[in-house]
Amino acid sequence: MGHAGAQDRPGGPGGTEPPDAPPAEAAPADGGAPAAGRAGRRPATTAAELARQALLIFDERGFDATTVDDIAAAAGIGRRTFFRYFQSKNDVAWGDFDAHLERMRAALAATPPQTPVLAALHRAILDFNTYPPSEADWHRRRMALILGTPALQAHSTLRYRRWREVVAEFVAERTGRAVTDLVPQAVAWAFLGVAVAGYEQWLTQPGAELTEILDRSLRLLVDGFAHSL
Amino acid sequence: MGHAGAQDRPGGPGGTEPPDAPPAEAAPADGGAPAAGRAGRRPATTAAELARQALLIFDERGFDATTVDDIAAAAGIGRRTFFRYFQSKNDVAWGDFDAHLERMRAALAATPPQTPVLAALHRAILDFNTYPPSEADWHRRRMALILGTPALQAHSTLRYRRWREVVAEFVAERTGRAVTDLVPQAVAWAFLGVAVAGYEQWLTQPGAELTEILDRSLRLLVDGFAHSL
DNA sequence: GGAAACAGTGACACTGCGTGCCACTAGCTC
DNA sequence: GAGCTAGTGGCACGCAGTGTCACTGTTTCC
Repeated sequence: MGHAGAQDRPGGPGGTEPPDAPPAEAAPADGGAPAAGRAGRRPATTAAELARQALLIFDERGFDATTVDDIAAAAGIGRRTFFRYFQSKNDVAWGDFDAHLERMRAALAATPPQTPVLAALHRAILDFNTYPPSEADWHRRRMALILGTPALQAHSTLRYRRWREVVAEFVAERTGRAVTDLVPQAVAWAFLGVAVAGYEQWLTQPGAELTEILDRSLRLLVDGFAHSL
Repeated sequence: MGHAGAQDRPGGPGGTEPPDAPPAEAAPADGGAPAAGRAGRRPATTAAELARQALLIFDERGFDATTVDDIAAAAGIGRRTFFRYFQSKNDVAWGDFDAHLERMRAALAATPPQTPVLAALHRAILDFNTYPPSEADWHRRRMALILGTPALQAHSTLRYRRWREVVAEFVAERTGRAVTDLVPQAVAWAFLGVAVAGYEQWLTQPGAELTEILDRSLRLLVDGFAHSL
């Protein structure tokens, strides 16, 4: 659940910057973006920029009423090229979720072994969904789109799979079970469930703080539902 | 999760109306023209029969490699007619899930008020997924298809929504909360999660009993995960 | 400087899902 | 029979996603 929109850029620094700043000569050795140096034609845009454009149109016109042609045209690329940046129209709403997910995996792996498993997950999921204020509004709009569009709701199941894998692998590793065992899988499914429930709750409350609601939702699971009923 | 394949027959009124006695032919097997009774042309087939045919082809050729034309042709109807029985190719895999779901709602509503909420859910979900041996094999194949096909996995999220509603409504009613509150929603999501985890586990174990694995999975949640870690 | 290698682009054609439209068919009642 | 009614299916359309292939811009090597 949740992720920043940041992605690596080919021609310049990453983040939320305009598409192509340096047309002639790419900035030498900027950060880690390996723009110049490689052979071949430079990409016309970036996945992050494409996702940004698409989200704007989705907001304006609705997901279903927006065609891939619309997005491609707005980004100044061909329709065929769009599908080289994203596997499907659905995927564009998520941006680069996997990269963000890697950070959660790393955070979990770095948890001290004596930390209880459930507490570690609780902590990691909250961190995973903590965003700087500058991205908060962006993130909210993205999640409102995803959780409010049936086609995206359905598709999100596939994106959540890797999220569950990360959780299940952690539980398996810490409790000496196989990843495919019932317990790690059930824990992963249950955490995903309460996280989504928290997100949905958050979206119904305009001014609310995501992490706060998420914290409440996760605690229901960690403490046991019986404790709250 | 889970449901029988039974559906209303064409000769009789649909949905919750009183069933009609099929005089001539009632066998869901192929061939026979269905029973009469009302004005207008008789349906060419039934949703249940169509689903049965489709599942056979999916088993043989795979979901993605099967086109709607294939299914329609096998059932002896036109492609356009197929979409009057099912909204999408995805839906055909589920058959009439909603009718089965109504029984779970009724079972929950009939639970004695003094029964603890979690115990009532535990019981109802197990009952909901208990099938007579004659349907067991059929059910397993259906669920293997659904949980093993990405397109259906994604789509199932939309079918699970009503399932979650039933659970959330029960929790809300019994605990004096609104259905939209965090607690009923989180409980519904969490139960769905562990139920799916149980199903997935069941499918990896050829000879296993569904209710038994489901029972273990649900208990993880009811007793609290901390209890098992 | 020029050729070759290379990465990325976009036009075109094709399959398949889902939908609106509409004429047609088959049952019933009067 | 006529008229009503419910269901059928052909046709055309829009749109997602994919394979193919010629083209374009960039670096590297001679």
